[in-house]
Formats: sequence, structure tokens, C-alpha cells
Amino acid sequence: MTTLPGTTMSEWSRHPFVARLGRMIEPRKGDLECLRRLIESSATIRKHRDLVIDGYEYRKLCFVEEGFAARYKLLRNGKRQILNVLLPGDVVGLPGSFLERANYSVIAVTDIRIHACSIEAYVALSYQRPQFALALSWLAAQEAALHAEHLINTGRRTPRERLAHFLLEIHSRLETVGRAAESSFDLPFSQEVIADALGLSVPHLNRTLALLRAEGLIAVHDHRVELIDTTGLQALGQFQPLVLTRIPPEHFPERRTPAFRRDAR
Amino acid sequence: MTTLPGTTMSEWSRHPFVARLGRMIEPRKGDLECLRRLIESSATIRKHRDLVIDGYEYRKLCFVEEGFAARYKLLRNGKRQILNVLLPGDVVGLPGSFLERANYSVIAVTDIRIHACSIEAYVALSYQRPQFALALSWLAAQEAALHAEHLINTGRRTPRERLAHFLLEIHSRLETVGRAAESSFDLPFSQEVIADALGLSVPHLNRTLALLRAEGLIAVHDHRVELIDTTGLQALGQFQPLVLTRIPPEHFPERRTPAFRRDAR
DNA sequence: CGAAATTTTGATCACGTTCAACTTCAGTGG
DNA sequence: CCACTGAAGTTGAACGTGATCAAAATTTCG
Repeated sequence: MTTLPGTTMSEWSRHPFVARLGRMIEPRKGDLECLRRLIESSATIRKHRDLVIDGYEYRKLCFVEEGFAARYKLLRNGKRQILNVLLPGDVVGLPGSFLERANYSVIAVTDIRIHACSIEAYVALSYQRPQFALALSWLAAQEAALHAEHLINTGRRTPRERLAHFLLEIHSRLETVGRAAESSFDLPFSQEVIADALGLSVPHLNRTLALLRAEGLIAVHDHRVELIDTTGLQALGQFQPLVLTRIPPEHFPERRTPAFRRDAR
Repeated sequence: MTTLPGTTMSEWSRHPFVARLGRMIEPRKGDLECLRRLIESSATIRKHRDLVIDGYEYRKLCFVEEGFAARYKLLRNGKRQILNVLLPGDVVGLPGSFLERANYSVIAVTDIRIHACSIEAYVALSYQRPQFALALSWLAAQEAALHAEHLINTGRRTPRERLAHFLLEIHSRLETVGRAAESSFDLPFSQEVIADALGLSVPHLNRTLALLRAEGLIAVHDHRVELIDTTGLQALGQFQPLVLTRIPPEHFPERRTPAFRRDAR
């Protein structure tokens, strides 16, 4: 399962996680190389296997290169709530690795390819290059914001609205890592997964899905979702894309060339 | 409303946010002083006033010293979902300040006393002292974990379970900043606030509250909650306290290479 | 004290769960 | 090639929870 890192620098620079990083920060010289050297292992996990298990200590950060996973919690009564789906570019171990023991499990929904490093190594690098610590803050904040949207979904939106919001969110997130077309994308989730993500029962999710199809808002073939009426969906789900700010760059106190340096952004 | 910072160092060291920091990291010499100098203003906000407004840019971090607030979202249909309640020691502007425009509002539920700094200043300090950036990551990760619990609450728990979980969470969080007794605490929230936090209607929350009282699990007088049967509540709400790890300390005490090299842009 | 906000109680009913059966389809072995 | 199996998707009927609306009771506060 685990293989040697063996990633060339040019492969690495096309990694969807690196793409996400680039949206937050202008990498300094050597940053990407440092990050790549942090990677202790890369692995392909077969679908249905758990990557993280509720209740156990977990001290890694895994960067998803390819495939889909889901962070979830199993309740006493057998119900499952999916907290978030993990897409290429996402980080496994956030927030699990910050807790004494992970509070949630993570399961591979498809075969999934990851690169892993220990949280300690990442932190050690952060002391040398604080931009990595800031990037981690930004990632965690985005995670919190995503959870907040999901909370609104299950707390106060009707099933139709939830589903519309869910589809738009996935589409938007896949788009930022180049894994979605203009108005369609592959969604290799069973209806059970979607139902557990939205806090619905499978039959009701099925009906809701059928409803959106009947209303001409979406179409589904195989596991490809087509957003037919994007504006209608956005209005229905009250979807506003989450746009992260860029991380403010380091400010050099010795401003010998202030006129040049001043950044008009 | 806004006053001069005017906080003495000894007051500052008793600030509940500083208490939370101390649980994550061993502050270095001068750290607390640096943080204090970051504070641009301190203020007391009257209850029912909004601190952050959905849709507007917000670029501050505010550390709550005293009082209660709530992060919430208003939906088109007039419903409100409270995403999280902010207690002493919590940070306003997380994750709002990481987004181009805040996605949520924050309202003061009681009069609330805060100390504010700009996110830019905090980031600038983080480049000098990376432990601040790491602390921010840890705070954001905790926020994400809290949201995850709330998501499980509204998604898959019955109203009784939700309420039990909610009360235990608040108690646990207040305890870590020394604002709760062994098994009781002040909760100055109206039932409408709690209902909006749990995704319930006010009448149903009221009945659920009455149920827990009738079952001898809790008692409420004025706005003080007493947890009579803590273990029963924990079993009911399936509550596991969130325990953050400490941030790994820097390995090599010598400072990182100074920043006089070229701007690797 | 009076007005407004909050809490409590009651009656009704729509929505979404539950449970069950049935269909479709992919994979597998006879 | 077809029968068998199991997983995933679809449909239907019955039930119960929690929302909604309304009004009364109580508390808070100007």
C-alpha cells in the first residue's frame, strides 16, 4: 500500500494541494521543495477503507492527490453523519491531528491517492518558514467555514435547498482544483453518502434528487452531474461561493525602495 | 464605545484568551507583550448589536474578554441558524477575516468586552514569531471541530440529545476559561437563541428543556444551568470533550535566518 | 405601572422517516 | 449464455416527530 515518495518536482507542482496553496500565498523560492521533502510516504488507499479512525490518535497531514473521501461520525444508534467530503487538494487530518484523539473517522469513498507527512514535521517547517503555519490557518479557517455552511444546510434549509447547495459547493470546490467542467462534474458518491452528508434518509434524498431533475435544474447520467440551471440552483440553495483572501505577504521593515515596493493590491 | 487599549500587563495576563493560548503553547519571553501591543482598540459592545455583518469585509481579530455573542446566518425565509456561540476567550473574526467578505454575522447576546487587532498586524507578527501563526491554526482547527459537533447535532441527533450535548459543550468550554463551576454555569441566552443554535423551533426547544428537567437531568433557575446528572447527560448527548493537543515547540532555539534576502517573487 | 419580550401550553398538520418491496445493474460462476 | 448474488437506486404506504400558528402566562424593563 505505502510506496516511496518518489515524486518529481514537476509532478509535485501539479499537485492539487499545491494549486490550493498557490491561491493563498505566493510561494517563496524553495517553499515547494521544502514541502515536498516533508512527505514521508505516498499511498493509494482502496475504496471503503478507513484512513482515520474515531477515537485514535492521528498525527499526520495527508494531501489528497486523487480520489474522494469523507469525514464522518458514527452514532450509537447506527446513524452516520458525514461532516465533509474530501476532494483532491484537501487535507486529511484536519482537524483530527490537532486533537489528542481524532473525533471522527475518514473513509475513502473511491480509491484515493495521498501524500502524507507528520504534523510535527510540518510544524517544525513552520517555525522556519512561517508562511506554512499561516497557510495551515487559512486551510483550517476554510474548513470551519465549510462546516458552517453544512450546519446551515442541515439546520435550516429544506431538503431541496440542501441538495442544491451541496451540488454547487462540490462543483465550486472541484473547479478550484481543475477537476470540474463549466457546469458539470463527476460525483462518484452513492446516494447513501449524499444522504448522510445532508442529514436525510436515502429514500428522501432519492425523491429530492428526482425532484431537482424533474424541475429541470440538474441532470445525472452515470455519476456525472450536470448543472442545467445554475442560477436557479444558486437562488434555491442560496449559495454564495466561499472566497478565501490571500495571506498578507511578509512586510520588510527595511524599506530602502518604498516607492517600488508598495503593492497596489 | 471604543476606548484606548489601556490594558496593563497584569490585566492582560489574566485575559481568558491568554488562558487559552497558554493551553496550546508555552509562551516565549515577550510573546504576551507583543500580543498586547498588537491590540488597536478595546471596546464594550451593547447587547443586540452586531459586531460583524454578513456580506461585508471584516479584517480584524477580536478577543472576547467578557460576555457572550453568537455567530449566525439569516436565511431568505427569515430563519436564523446560529453557527456557534462565542464565549470569553473566543475570537471574533474567525473565519470571517479569512474570507473576502464575511459569510456570517456576529451579534452580541449580552454586553460584551473585546480587544481588537487587525488581521494584517497579527499576520505580520506571525512572520516574526511563527508560534502565533501556529496558535491561529490550532484555534481555527478547534473552531472546525466545534462546528463538526454542531453539524452532527443538527444532522443526526434527536432534540433531547442535541440539547444535552449543547449544554455539556458550553459547560466544558466555560470551564476551560474558568467561567463555570463544577456542574453549573450561567447561560444568559434566551430560548430563541438556543433554539436557533440547535435548529429547533422555540416551542419545541421549550418542551425539550422541560423534558430534561422532568427527567431530573438538569435544573434551571434564572439563567443558571445546573447539570444534575452529568453522566446521564453525557450518555444521552454522546458527548466527548474536545481536547486540543499542545503545539509542538520549536526544536532549535536559534532564530530562523533573518529576512534580508531577496524577495523571492 | 404598563409595554414589550420571553416563556409556556395547546391544537393541528405537513414533512420526512421508517420499513418494505421491487427494479436495475454489475460482477461471478455454473 | 444465463442464473445467482449483492449493491444501489426507486417507489409506495403508514406513522410520528417537530413545525406552525395561536394564545395565555410570566417576566423583564423602561
